Amino acid sequence: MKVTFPDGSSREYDAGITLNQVAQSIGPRLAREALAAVVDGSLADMSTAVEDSAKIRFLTFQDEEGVDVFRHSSSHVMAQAVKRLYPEAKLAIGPPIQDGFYYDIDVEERISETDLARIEEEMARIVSERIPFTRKVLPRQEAMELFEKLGEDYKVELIRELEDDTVSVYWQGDFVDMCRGPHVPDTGYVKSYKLLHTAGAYWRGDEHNKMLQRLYGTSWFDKKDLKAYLDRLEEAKKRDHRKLGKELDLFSILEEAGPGFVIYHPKGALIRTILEDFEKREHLKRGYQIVVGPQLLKLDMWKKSGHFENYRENMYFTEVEDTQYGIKPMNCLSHMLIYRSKIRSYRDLPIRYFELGTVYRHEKSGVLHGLLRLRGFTQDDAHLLCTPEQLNGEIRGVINFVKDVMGVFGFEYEMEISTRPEKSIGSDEDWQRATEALKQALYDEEIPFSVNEGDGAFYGPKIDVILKDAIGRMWQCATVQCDFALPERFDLEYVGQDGQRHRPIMLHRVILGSIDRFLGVLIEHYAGAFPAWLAPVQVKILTITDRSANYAQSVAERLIHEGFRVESDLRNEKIGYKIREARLEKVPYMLIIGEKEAAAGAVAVRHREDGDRGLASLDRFIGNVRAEMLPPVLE
RNA sequence: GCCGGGAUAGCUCAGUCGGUAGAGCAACUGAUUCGUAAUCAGUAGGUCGGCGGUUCAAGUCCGCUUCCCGGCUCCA
Repeated sequence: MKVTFPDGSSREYDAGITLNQVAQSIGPRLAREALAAVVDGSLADMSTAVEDSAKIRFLTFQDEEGVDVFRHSSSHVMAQAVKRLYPEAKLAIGPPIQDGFYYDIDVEERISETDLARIEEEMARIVSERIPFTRKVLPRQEAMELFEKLGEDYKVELIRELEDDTVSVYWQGDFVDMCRGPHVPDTGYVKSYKLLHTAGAYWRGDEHNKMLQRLYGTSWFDKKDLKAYLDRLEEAKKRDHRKLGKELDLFSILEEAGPGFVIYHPKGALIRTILEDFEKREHLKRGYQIVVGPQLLKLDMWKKSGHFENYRENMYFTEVEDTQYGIKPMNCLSHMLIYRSKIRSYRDLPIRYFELGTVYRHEKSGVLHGLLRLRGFTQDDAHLLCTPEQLNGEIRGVINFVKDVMGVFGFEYEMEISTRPEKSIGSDEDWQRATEALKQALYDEEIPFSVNEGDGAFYGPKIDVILKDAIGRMWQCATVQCDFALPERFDLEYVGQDGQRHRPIMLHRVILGSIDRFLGVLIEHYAGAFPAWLAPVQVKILTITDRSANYAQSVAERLIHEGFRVESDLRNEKIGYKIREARLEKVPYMLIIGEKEAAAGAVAVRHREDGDRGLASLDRFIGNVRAEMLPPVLE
């Protein structure tokens, strides 16, 4: 029989040869590194015998599927260790995930993070035993009986729901798990792993179900890669915006003031203001009009919009003089009221209202997380009202706006479309049209996207933009939501060319999303070292001795006059100490001033990254850095 | 909201068996006038998250509670 490989080459083998033997015939390195294979499009274990001519692709840790197989096998090794230590533990599911794997386990005893070391030791034993993973295909009924006998209730439940007549199970010595596979040849492959933490997780992700104990781990083919990954985690920890926010004195979130509410200190408030000014300018340039709505609106308004019915549990309410009010969790209401304040013609459209709107949402206590998840935050929100003919162009305009702004910060991004959720308003037909409009805009812009079924807002489907930061982490910020329902509820109209009244379509959209969250993401993206235009202090003047203080002050005055943000350190401290402090504050430029500089009317320039840049006249320094000190202006 | 862990000086953290709290950095005072990542000495600083209980005695043990951290669910 003939086996064809991905490069198009082929070889002849006797029928019945195993994939492992095929790999060996090609080379010892492949035989060592192959984890599983794809045979005519389906995944298979290396021990699988090949009976007919086939196309074969071997999977190593270099392939995405290979990594998944490897991590999946790792989770089985962990599960086996857990069963040795906790024989009554019932296993739920144990899939591979980004950078690792987990297993959900139902066991009476609490497994703490210190127990993870014991489980790791047991895993080491299992790895050194090099136990083969053996696949068996059982009739459904037989598999059900097997797991019933073992008391594996969750597996039984899973099997019961399977459509197939047969179920594959994998044995590792005396440990058995129901599993589609494939797996690596034996447990000896899983040499480089670490268990990271424990967590609670609902069975099947449903908060009405029992909470299981989830054990998270990571595993890599190579020890080096494990080390690199653990270093990456350390790096992420160093960039944590909550830690940097405190160190750089940007903001605080205090128990006494209320959870989920940020208090911006001068430097944090300054960065926010710079971002907001940048946004206002860019919006005005793109034909948006800045508007401002009130923080509270009468409850009736929220009933009319559907927020009271669909979003109540996230809202704050208050009562004044026997009238009930809702504190705004979104900005759309005022914007619709402005639209409705006079008769609109098709000639007026599109209308784009922009508001840096501060909203309050009652988020569940367990979800709050620094600036990334707050109960009060400010959105760079806009509502675009347009005709059906304009819809495509408006969506594309927003997408391009997002593209331009993300370029400024150096983010790559992916896009995702979310469709109608269960709790929602509007007709199916409108949802269909809205979803199509979003898709069409992405096709037209040639932007690939994934689809997230049932994840839209209650009033319409949306495009979410997922950013990728400097160390590869993903964040959700921008979103565009297409809405036919609210214009209907608020009876928004325009007079068309035909003299008839028509319903406009509304787009809800944010670019940065929440300014607060975006700032948190930026802190982590830049590791606190903001580009000069965003840095709260752009230049720090450091004197060698107090004999240069007068000259240093004149330099500071000049720079402030030029519009730079400047601080001076005139203390009687050694220069090394002052540099160290300025570096910890991540100030982009340090100007070192001694008698030499004073005599020459110059400054010694030091950059936070490259260090000493040598002497320059003050004028030359100003000329060189002016451009990077100013906010970018987009085309 | 749920599961697990935690809260000690401004910050980072130690505190043994229950016996009335400690370090480094920061702050303050003094000395030092110094050339590219930490000068030296001294002083001050605490309702041990909050409330209650056990005890002769609680930072330490128990209960409740608030907030934080890691997840789950949810989300800008």
